[in-house]
Amino acid sequence: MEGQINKDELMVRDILSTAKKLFAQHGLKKTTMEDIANALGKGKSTLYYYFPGKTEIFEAVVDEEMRNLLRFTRQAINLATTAKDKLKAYFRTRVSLMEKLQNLSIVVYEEIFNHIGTILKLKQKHDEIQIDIIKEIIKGGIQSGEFKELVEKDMELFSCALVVAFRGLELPIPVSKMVRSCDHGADLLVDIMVDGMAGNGLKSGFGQKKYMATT
Amino acid sequence: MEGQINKDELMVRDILSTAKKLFAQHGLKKTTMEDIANALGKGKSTLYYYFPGKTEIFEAVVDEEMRNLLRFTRQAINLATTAKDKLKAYFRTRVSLMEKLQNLSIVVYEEIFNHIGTILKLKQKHDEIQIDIIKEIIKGGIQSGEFKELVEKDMELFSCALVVAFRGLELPIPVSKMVRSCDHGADLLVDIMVDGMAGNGLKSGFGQKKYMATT
DNA sequence: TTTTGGACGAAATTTCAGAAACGGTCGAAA
DNA sequence: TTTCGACCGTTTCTGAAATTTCGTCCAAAA
Repeated sequence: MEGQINKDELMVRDILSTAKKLFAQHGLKKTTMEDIANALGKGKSTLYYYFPGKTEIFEAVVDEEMRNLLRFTRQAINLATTAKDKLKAYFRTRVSLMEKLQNLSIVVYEEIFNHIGTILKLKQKHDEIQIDIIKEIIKGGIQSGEFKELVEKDMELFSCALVVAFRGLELPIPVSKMVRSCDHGADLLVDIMVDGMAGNGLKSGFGQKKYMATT
Repeated sequence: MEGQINKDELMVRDILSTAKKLFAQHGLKKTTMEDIANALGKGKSTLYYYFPGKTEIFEAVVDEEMRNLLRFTRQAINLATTAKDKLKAYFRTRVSLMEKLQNLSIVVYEEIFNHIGTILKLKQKHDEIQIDIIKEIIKGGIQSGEFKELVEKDMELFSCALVVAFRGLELPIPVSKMVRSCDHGADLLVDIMVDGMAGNGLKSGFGQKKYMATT
């Protein structure tokens, strides 16, 4: 029984990894089910025994990839101790992941931006996870007294904004090179986020006041 | 002489405004030069007397639109006094502009995301202007003692990051609704940016230290 | 029974020639 | 100087035939 389950999982992994290789090489459209089957040395219908269709294979590949990224991100976060460093770790890993994304074969890269709608839908679930991760970091910072208190609603809003802002980096544009090219950029942003831009001359408003949602 | 120049400019304005209307209605591709000429009650080749081609007309329309947006933004900024309020004004106007962008005819909206590369190239120049605007605000804040000092390079980096981040908002995705729907979101972000997240318990690092570029 | 391969049908994709539409030019006319 | 219709080369559309590709099915192997 267990042997079968293992064999099952092994086959699924095999399919996913070779599919991933082919997708990365030729893109989604130009990779046929037969290509995948041939690369595996198996028949085409074998694929359909393990997956309902091509779409599901692709989604599984993307999902796996995103889960990997999240795993890396969590690892990096756990290595940091203070909430500030956790934020830095988060941004650093995301930035370096963007870099890897830029190095994809041009075929795939262009495919992504043609079907940007589809991809974004796939990302949605993971975006929510990311929001939760950031919220956790902030909550931890607040509990330890490292951060000021924040209303739950504002924490949500702030985390959401950060995730959405990161989408700007994923677009192919010259200016953004500057930001994504160096870790220093990510660190600087976190420094500013945490310590603020306000000088010690005249405090620009309510220094001590907690942020409140104005319904 | 002046009458002729005026007539020239008048014609150019006429072309631009009717072209803008048609582009907004049917999109760039489905609006032909003949459509524009007919809407003007003129012959097609008349357009070529005033513009080198269709591309240039489109670019002129977009350029005008963006300059308008920048004018609004500058106006809002000038009404604010402190650097913090200027930042808030900047973000608020940008957010409300995004809302208007969402209300475009679906034809045009989809066209934008199909030719996202082209559009972004057109935006590039204006992005640089935006970066400069933000940099100016920050500089002003530093000079008045409202903000901490920042190395020129870091100011550039930070402004650039903000502009790029805003691109994330322009993508069509559910999560972002939250952020772009309310002014409170924009204000919250600026509050955090300026005053920081650090609580008064344990300062999370170098509180007084100026930010330095590491290289 | 579980797993595989190859034959098969349906649906989508590509191909390609001819037709239509479009951007852009030019010389004449107002 | 400004406008216009006729015209040219290219691109885009159309529709039908050919090919590819997804997904199913059943017989055979393990």
